[in-house]
Amino acid sequence: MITVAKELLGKYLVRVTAEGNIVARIVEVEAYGGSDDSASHAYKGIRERNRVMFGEPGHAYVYFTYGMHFCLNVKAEHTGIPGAVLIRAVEIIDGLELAGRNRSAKSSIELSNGPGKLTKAMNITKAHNGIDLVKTTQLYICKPEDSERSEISASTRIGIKTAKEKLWRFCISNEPYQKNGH
DNA sequence: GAGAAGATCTCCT
DNA sequence: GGAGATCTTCTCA
Repeated sequence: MITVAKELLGKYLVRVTAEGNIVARIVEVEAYGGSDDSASHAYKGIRERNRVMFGEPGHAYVYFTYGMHFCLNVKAEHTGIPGAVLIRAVEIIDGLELAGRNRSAKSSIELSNGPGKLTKAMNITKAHNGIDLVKTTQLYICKPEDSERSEISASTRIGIKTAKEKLWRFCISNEPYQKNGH
């Protein structure tokens, strides 16, 4: 799963809507495990909400939190094994104007440098929970053509109170997107 | 059935 | 820098 999280960095997340396409490069992710990770939704076992985390790899796990925010995860373990990668920040490559219409932000960076921000900018909702990010044409992940390996830095995860010792947050170095970055 | 907490964001001071 | 917003889900009685 850690490997998958690192591989997701630099990949393109493509959102296809009736109004146009939004292409974004993934620049920051966090890995969440299962029963061995007390910060994970899957820690206490399978629930109606988190059942995607136990499902097939490559599927989207979208959950609603704080009464107003959606967070986008990618299932990253084999079927039956809990484990997902939270997409924390993306860099909008294409469709900036469209994303800006969904969210008011001062800059392209502020448009998508947080889990709740990027889902709003890309119009990702609970309706996308459980979709296949490989086969679905509405929302999918693809490799960039120039897939040169970027410098990846690891750090502790943000916004959680337990399992802080795990360095499971990964971001591309030299990216200005890191909110609390070092 | 009721209460509390939460992988966050934005506004106000 | 700090606190409020807002609603889904889980836990406990």
